[in-house]
Order: sequence, then C-alpha cells, then structure tokens
Amino acid sequence: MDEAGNAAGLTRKERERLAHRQEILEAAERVFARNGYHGSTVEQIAQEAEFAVGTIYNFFRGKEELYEEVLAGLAEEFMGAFREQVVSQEDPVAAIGALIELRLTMFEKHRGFARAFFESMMGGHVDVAMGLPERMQSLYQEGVKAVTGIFERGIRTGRFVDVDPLYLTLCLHGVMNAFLAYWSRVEPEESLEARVVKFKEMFIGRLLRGDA
Amino acid sequence: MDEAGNAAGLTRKERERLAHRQEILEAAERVFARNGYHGSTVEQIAQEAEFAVGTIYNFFRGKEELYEEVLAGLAEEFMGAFREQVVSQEDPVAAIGALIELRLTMFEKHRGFARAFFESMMGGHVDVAMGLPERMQSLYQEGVKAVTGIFERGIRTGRFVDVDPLYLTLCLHGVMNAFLAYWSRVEPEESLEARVVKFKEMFIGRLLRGDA
Amino acid sequence: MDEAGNAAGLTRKERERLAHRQEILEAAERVFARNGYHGSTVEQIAQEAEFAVGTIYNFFRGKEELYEEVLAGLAEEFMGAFREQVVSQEDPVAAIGALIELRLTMFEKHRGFARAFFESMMGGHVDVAMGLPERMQSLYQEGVKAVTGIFERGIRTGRFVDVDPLYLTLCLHGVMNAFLAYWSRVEPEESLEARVVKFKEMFIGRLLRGDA
Amino acid sequence: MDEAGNAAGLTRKERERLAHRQEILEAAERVFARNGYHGSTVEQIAQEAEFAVGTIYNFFRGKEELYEEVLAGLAEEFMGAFREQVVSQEDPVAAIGALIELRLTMFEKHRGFARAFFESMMGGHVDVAMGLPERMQSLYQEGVKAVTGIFERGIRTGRFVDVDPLYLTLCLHGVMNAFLAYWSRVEPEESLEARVVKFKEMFIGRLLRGDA
DNA sequence: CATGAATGAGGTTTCATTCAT
DNA sequence: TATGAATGAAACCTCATTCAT
Repeated sequence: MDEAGNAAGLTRKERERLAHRQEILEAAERVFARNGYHGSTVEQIAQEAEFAVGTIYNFFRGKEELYEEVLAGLAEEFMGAFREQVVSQEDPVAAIGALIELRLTMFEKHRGFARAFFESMMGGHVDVAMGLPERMQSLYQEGVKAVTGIFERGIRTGRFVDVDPLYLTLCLHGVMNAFLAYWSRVEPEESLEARVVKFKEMFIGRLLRGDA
Repeated sequence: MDEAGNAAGLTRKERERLAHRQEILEAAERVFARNGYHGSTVEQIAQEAEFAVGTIYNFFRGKEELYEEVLAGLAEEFMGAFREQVVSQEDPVAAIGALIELRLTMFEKHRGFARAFFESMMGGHVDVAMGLPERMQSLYQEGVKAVTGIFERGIRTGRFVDVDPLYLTLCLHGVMNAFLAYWSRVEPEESLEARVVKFKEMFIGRLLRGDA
Repeated sequence: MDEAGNAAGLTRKERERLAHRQEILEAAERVFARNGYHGSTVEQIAQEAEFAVGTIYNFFRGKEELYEEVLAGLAEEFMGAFREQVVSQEDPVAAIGALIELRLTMFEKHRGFARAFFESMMGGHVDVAMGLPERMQSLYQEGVKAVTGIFERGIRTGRFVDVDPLYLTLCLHGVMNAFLAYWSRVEPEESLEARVVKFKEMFIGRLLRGDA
Repeated sequence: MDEAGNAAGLTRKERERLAHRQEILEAAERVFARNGYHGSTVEQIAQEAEFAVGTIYNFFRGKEELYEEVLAGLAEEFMGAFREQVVSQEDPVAAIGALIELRLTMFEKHRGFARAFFESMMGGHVDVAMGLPERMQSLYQEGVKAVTGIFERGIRTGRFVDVDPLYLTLCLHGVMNAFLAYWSRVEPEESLEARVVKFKEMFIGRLLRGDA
C-alpha cells in the first residue's frame, strides 16, 4: 500500500527534493547567522549544506532569494506559533504573557540569526534595495495589529491602564528587543524560564490597573 | 605673533589637514547613510568629499577605519551632549527628560545614518570581524552606567518606582528605539517637539511613584 | 510475417528511437533558430523536445554534436533537393533557375535558422574550435562544383556570357545571400513566388548572351 | 613651449589614458578575431593587452561594450575612408571602383576580424539581443544610401545599365562578400592588387552599357 | 531508455587598496 | 599631500555533462 507516494501524495523524489531544500535553508540560516548577509558567500552555504554551488542555484534563484526564504521561514514559524499560542488566548493578560514567552523562546532557538533578524526587522533593512517587504511586511503588520488588538481588549475590559494601544505594542516590542539585544551581548545569568517570568512580572505588572 | 598657527597652536598646514579629515568624515557619513556600510564604495565617498581615492587613504587606513571614525564621531558628539545635558542634571526626572530629548534630537539630526547606527549598535555589529568594540563599547557602557545611576538615584529618593534600574535603562533604550524605528518607517504626524513632550509624558508618567 | 518490424526492417523499438532522435533534432533546430548556438542551452532544447536533459545525451554526445547534426540535416535536405531539382536539369538556364528557386524556398522554410546558417557557413564557423568541416565542407564543395559545372556547360553551349564559371558561382551565391539577408531585415513586400521570378529575371537576364 | 599639453590640449595623463584605451581595443580586436565574441574571455583580452582584468573595466563597462567599440572603430575607419575615397568621386565608375578597392583593402587589413564582421553585419547579428544597432545601423544605412546614390547617378547619366539601384547595391555587397568569404577560406593565389583589378573588371564590366 | 538532481569548472564583474607621478 | 590608473582577489552565477534510480 502507498506504493509510490506518502500521506501527502508526494513521490520519494519529491520528498527528497523538499528535504534537500530544507537542508540548504538550514545551512543558510547558520551561515547568515555567523557572518551576516554581506559577509556570507554562496560557496560557504554550499559547503555547510554539503552540496555543490550549482545545486544551490537549482533550488534558489540566488543569494538574495535564499536569504528571503530563510527569513520568511522564520517569520512563518513565528507567526504560526503566534496565532496558536497568543491570538487564541481569551484573556489579554495571558495573551501578552504568551507573547513574551514565545518571543524569548524563538530568540533562544534562533539566537545566532538574531543579528540578521534585527538588521532586517528593525529600522533599517539590510539593504534598502533588497525589498524583503511584501510577504514580510504583511506578516509584520498582521503581528502589530493583533498585539494592538489584545491591548485594546485589555483596556476596554479595564484590565490594562489606559494608554494608546499602538504605543503599548511599540513599547513591548522595543523593551523585548532591548533585552534580547542585551542578552545577546552579555551572557545572561539566569535560565530562560527565569527570565521569562521576570520579564512578565516587570512588564505586565506595570501594565495592570491596580485599583482595588 | 603666532603667525603660522592659531589659538590651538596649529600651523596652517595642520589646520588644513584637520579640515580635510573632517570633510572626508562628513562625506562618509552621508554616503554610509545613503547606502549602508556594504553598499558604499570608497570611490563614492571620495567623490562626495571631492577628493581622489588615494587622498582618503592618506587620512584613513581603509574603509573600515573610516566607518569606525564616523561612528566614533557620532558617539562622541552624543556622549558630549549627554554629559553636558543629562549627567549634569541634579534632578533625576529632569535628567531622564533631557535624555529623551537628546536622543530624539540626535536621531532627527542624523536620521539617514540611523540604519547604519541600528545595524552597528543593536544586536549585531555590521560585521562580526569588524571589531568596532573597544572605544564604542566603553562609551556604550559609560552611557548605560550613567543612565542606570540616574534611575538608581531616582529610586533612592523615592521619585521613581522601585524596579531594577538596569531594567529601566534597557526599557527606556528599547522603547525609544521602537519609536524611532517606527517613525523612520511611518512619517510622524507631529513635530519633533510635540513628540518629545508626548514621549516624556508617557514614559516618565509611568515611572513616577504616584503616592500622596 | 514481419510482425515486429516494418518495410525498412526495423523493430518497433528501433523505429521509436529514430522518431525520438528526429523530434530532438527538430526541437534543437527551433531553439538554435531562436537563440543562436551560444544562446541556446541543452535544458531549453530538452524542454522544447519534451524530454529530460539526460535523454538528449542518450542520443547525442553533447550540444556541439547536436548542432552539427541539425546543420548536417539541413545540408542533406538541401543537397537532396539540389541533386533532384537542379543537377538533373539538362538545360543550364533551367538549372540555374531551379537553384534560385530552391535556395529561396529553403530559406523561407528555415528562415529562423538562417542566422545560425549564416554564422556557420559564411566567413566564420560558429566556433573555430568547432570543426563542423568534414561532412559540411565536402557537401559545400560538391555544391560549388556542381554549380560551376552548370555555368561551364552554359558557357560552352554559348548560352551564357563568357566569365570564369567559379566567379559566376560565387556571384550567384553572394547576390542571393545579400538579398536573403536584406529580406530577413526588411520584411519583403512581395510574395515568395514573385521574388523568385524577379530574381531569376534579374540574374539570368544579365547572364544570357544577348547576341542576335 | 606647450609645457602641460599638446596640440590637442590634452595633458600627458589624458594622452596616456587614450593610448591605453586604444591598446585595449586593439588587443580586443585580435582576441575577438581569433575566437569570436562568445569564444573570447575578458581575461584573454586583458592578457593580450598586458593589463589586469580590472583595468579593462576601468575603460569599458563590460565585454559587450568592448565588442561594440571594436566594431564601431572599424565601422568608423571604414566610413571615414569611404567618404573620402568613394563618395567624393565625381565619376560613378571611378566611385564604384574605389569602393571595391576600399572594401578589399579593409578586409585584408582586418582579415582576422572578418568573422565577427560577417557575424554581425550579415544576415544574422551575433546576438539579436546584443543591439549593436544604433550607431552601427545608421552607418550601415548611410553606406547603402550613398552607394545606391552612386548607381543612380550612373544610370541617369547613361553609364550603367538600367537596373534598380538598390538591387545593384545589394548585388555588389553580396558578390564582394562571397569573394571575401571565399578568399578567407581558400588562400588566394593572386596578390591583393591583382584581385582588385580582376574584380573591378568583372563587376564594372558587367555593369557598363555597351551601346556604341 | 528515460529521468532530473547534482556537479563544478569557468566566465563576468566589483571594489578595496597600492603606488608612481 | 593629492592624484587616479592599475591591480587582482573574490564574489556571484551559468550551464554542459554525469550518473544513480
């Protein structure tokens, strides 16, 4: 049974092709993480992936597309978890807590790629001409909108202090970035879990309306 | 007398050399601001400075040093103003207010260079191999320490809420970055002054102990 | 009887193999016609032929051989018709007329391939290292000899003006090339037939001895 | 005494730069002549010119521009002589004679480059996408128009047979090409001068009105 | 025979840096 | 010091060809 395909209806060859594509992407992530976009060469990526240069070009149109795909993969991984663990939460407080946890966990997992992540997501893109935008931007907007919505709900239900929710979103974003950047320079003393708890306390604590 | 020198005791030649050096640095800042580090060529910088390429190399060891010097110049400009306008303040609340104002003003002034600034200061250096560190890092540490000190004083004197002052420093840093990044993507509707006021209100408001 | 073969004594497999070979050659002609030798890729030819790249290499040693075979095919097609329609003619005037007609018709039929044809036949081979020669050259020589022979006969029988017949051959060749090249740049206004008639008139008219 | 410039008002550096540019062009002509456009590499050209690869790119935007410039140089050389020696002739017969002589001489001088010349000028351009056109095409048109004009005058004054002058132009062009191509394959037995005389006799002889 | 993923040599181009004037 | 032509290492990318399935 299932002689020529699997559950997804893919032939062995197709499955292998996808696997190779994935291996290349993972190798690329590691190399970009080590050297940044400009500092990485396709040759290095090929070696890391244990393929020949030409093979890379059978899967991706060039270095730029490779970079975008790595980024897109991370963004989708993030947004998937975001929708599942954050957006789904009824309670705004729990949602923000989940977001903090997710963000810190993702960072830990892809620590090395953080630089590229920062480079591209923050203020300045790696290369203005490099138009990651499109797919990326819309995901980013979706994220911002969702978080803003959570804050709004929290404010309406009287759980959060009454501050422009977009501002709150930016604050959370910025504060987390600052901490992540700090922790990527100074090896943190505490475990991930401890830091998550502490961060939640600090940020959410400051956020809650303390009236009676 | 002092026919060939000026107040600083420099000969005309020496003064001219310094002036040329400065012109090159300013040209470099503009070019880096437009194209980022990797996107800029020494040729471009030379043209912008109206010198020949070779001349650049009479003043700087190479592109990297040029970049570091630009950055160092900005950092020193910032730290100078920082010491003068922020550190000197007796009142912690006023000091934080001054810091916010300084940061926003500096950003506005060197808006274009923000990308490179972000690239290098945040999360990752432009190029791992590019050890700007040293001078930069120590200035950065000095800044962090000073701001942390201000928060400490504010907490000790009961003006600020009692939160780890290093955390507060990181928060301020991160929130400002988030807003600056936001404003560099979305053209802000309000004037610089208005934004400074608003930001102070929001951040300092949240910071002050409200008792009595 | 002859269950598995046909009139030519070929098995089905053999017939299929030949058919595939022919399909590939025809695809190759179209692709070379569109893009020239250097501008064409084996991949493109494979796609045009609806085979995989590897299959091409089961039939031909490489791109070069493929190109030579296309050329050889055209040359043979031409020479076949040449022997049949031109050489066979008793009357030199009719023979030259038939040659003109054949040349213009062939060109029209393989118009697109003309570029490659010119590239390879005229002045320079596509690639010096690409020794098509051999088969090609001998056919070319055969053609030149045959036409020269026709002119010789025409002169001996007093039908044609007395000019070195090799010269006449080159003239006819050159003039036809010039017109074909011209018509491949400037879309001709008249039909193929009209142009054939006109060209015959012009060239043969000039050729005939007009005495009494 | 002309301390910093020469008659043309160029500094020594400028003159040297021009000289180097010319050397590169000449090297390029030789290499293209040997290997054709696609068969030549910039590396080869650089070696032939005794410069580094990079230097080539300080003078020309790339291989294509280099090729176009070589071609343009030849075309201009030809057209210059054409205007001077052919167009200026009062007598149409002398003009056509001069044209034949010029064409054969130029060919002899740049014999090796003939292939590229044929490739690009005749029927098929080296590469359709390679748009030499513009400068080239207009020169070509100018040439065709001028020659057609000469034939017209010859016909009007009754010196030449009454055939469409554009046809005559194409004929002359084609016949010369055929001979040149022939002579570039088969080493000619006679000297250049002898061939010029013979060709003139043959072509012009056939052209003249023989009436009383 | 058919397939098409993998290969890697080789080509084009860029640009930081040097050095003779 | 100022100049800018020359350098050449190094990057990106293509594509003819092979080979395991």
